[in-house]
Amino acid sequence: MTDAVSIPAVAGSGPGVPKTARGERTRARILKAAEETFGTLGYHRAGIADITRAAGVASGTFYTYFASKEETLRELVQEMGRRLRAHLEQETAGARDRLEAEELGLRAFLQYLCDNPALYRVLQEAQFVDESIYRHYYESFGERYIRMLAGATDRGEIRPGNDEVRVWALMGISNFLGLRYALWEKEARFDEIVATVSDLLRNGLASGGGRENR
Amino acid sequence: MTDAVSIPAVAGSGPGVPKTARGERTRARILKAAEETFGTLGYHRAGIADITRAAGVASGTFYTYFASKEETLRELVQEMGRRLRAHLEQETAGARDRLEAEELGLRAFLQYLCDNPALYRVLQEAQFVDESIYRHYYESFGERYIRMLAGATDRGEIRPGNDEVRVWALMGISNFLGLRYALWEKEARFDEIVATVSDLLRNGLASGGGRENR
DNA sequence: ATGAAACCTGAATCAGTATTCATGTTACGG
DNA sequence: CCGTAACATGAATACTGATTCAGGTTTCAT
Repeated sequence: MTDAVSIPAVAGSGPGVPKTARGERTRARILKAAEETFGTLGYHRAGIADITRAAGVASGTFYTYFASKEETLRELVQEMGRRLRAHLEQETAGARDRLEAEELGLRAFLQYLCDNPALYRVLQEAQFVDESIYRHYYESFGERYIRMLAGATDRGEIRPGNDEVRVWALMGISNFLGLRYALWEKEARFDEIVATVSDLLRNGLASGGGRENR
Repeated sequence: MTDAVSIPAVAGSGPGVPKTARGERTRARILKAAEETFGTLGYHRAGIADITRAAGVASGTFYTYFASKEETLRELVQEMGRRLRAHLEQETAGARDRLEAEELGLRAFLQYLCDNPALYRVLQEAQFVDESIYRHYYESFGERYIRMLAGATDRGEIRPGNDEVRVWALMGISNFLGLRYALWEKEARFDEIVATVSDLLRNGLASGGGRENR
């Protein structure tokens, strides 16, 4: 298991990082093909052969860059997560307050899912292949999110409250609305959806719309 | 494929319904074992052998009652869905208005997930085995839910709005909070969670807490 | 009681597929 | 220009696991 050669241990291990421009390109092609293949066929139905065919390489080449099918999924989740976060940060950068950031963020997320449907499937399936990847994804996403809500509270934009619970509720909202309206029935009419959620976040559902709780 | 015997066609088809008390019991044992096995190992890691072992029958017996592994998952999702719905209806029956029903429903759901963790996994994995089961589950769940919100609107308990979007948002909230607090970190302190969501639904997040929207 | 239907058994089948490896091919530092 | 490390190939391997089936056992209506 532990080869005598190379670097300390622990790190990247297994099949090495490419050391040539060609290798770099091939590895990237395979990863992209894996994203598409997992995204359309699903992790279990997708075979290594499907991936390598889509990448235009022989099946053995896969193992020059990836230790296993599962390892590939792991890397994919991390990379796709980074891309999504970067996109959302960019799209919400111009918000004037937290509530507006929520609006921009939801709209951006829905659009992103429309354009990258593989994200949903790869992430959700990862949950049952290796739960730790999935947990890590949402927990790290959640931590940043919580800090943003805390900041907004400090600035008086939202009422104090249990931000962890709020964040998981908000992530749940995005997730389900994404599935329903970005993947299942692609409505371009995201405005209506965003407006409805925005109203919920600003005023709640109650007919009073304000202070009447205990 | 089509045997010459028995009933018209179309219906239950394949492996028959048990015709004896013994058969009834065996079938039920297998279904229960499948629930447990899928719940702990997951659909793909769970083998027919694991299920039949847990049920205490020979592997061949499985096919006396179920056409395939996939068919079993289908049936399981439907049955588990029925059970959950029945439980929630019962637990929310005493609510005095919609907002209170949401509170009772969320608490009941969290507790139910704690007690029946297999529900989450079986349902979510079904999504990638046969999406139609999963869609049907949420769409039928959603339809009833929408009607309840519509009724609440008529009674003046909540403001008018896009109830379909609201319902999917609410289902997303329950789902994510269930995963986080009922499956991952079992906190018995559901009160805090329910209170936070209740506050969100009653007042929103905004510091004003009321009418300031466009 | 009795025999046909229902039920149960578990070894054998059969197909799919992740991974390996011996063998070419290509790139590039010297 | 070479020679070697990198890279690429794809048939062969090795294994898993769903499904079948030929034959025993139990149930129950008559």
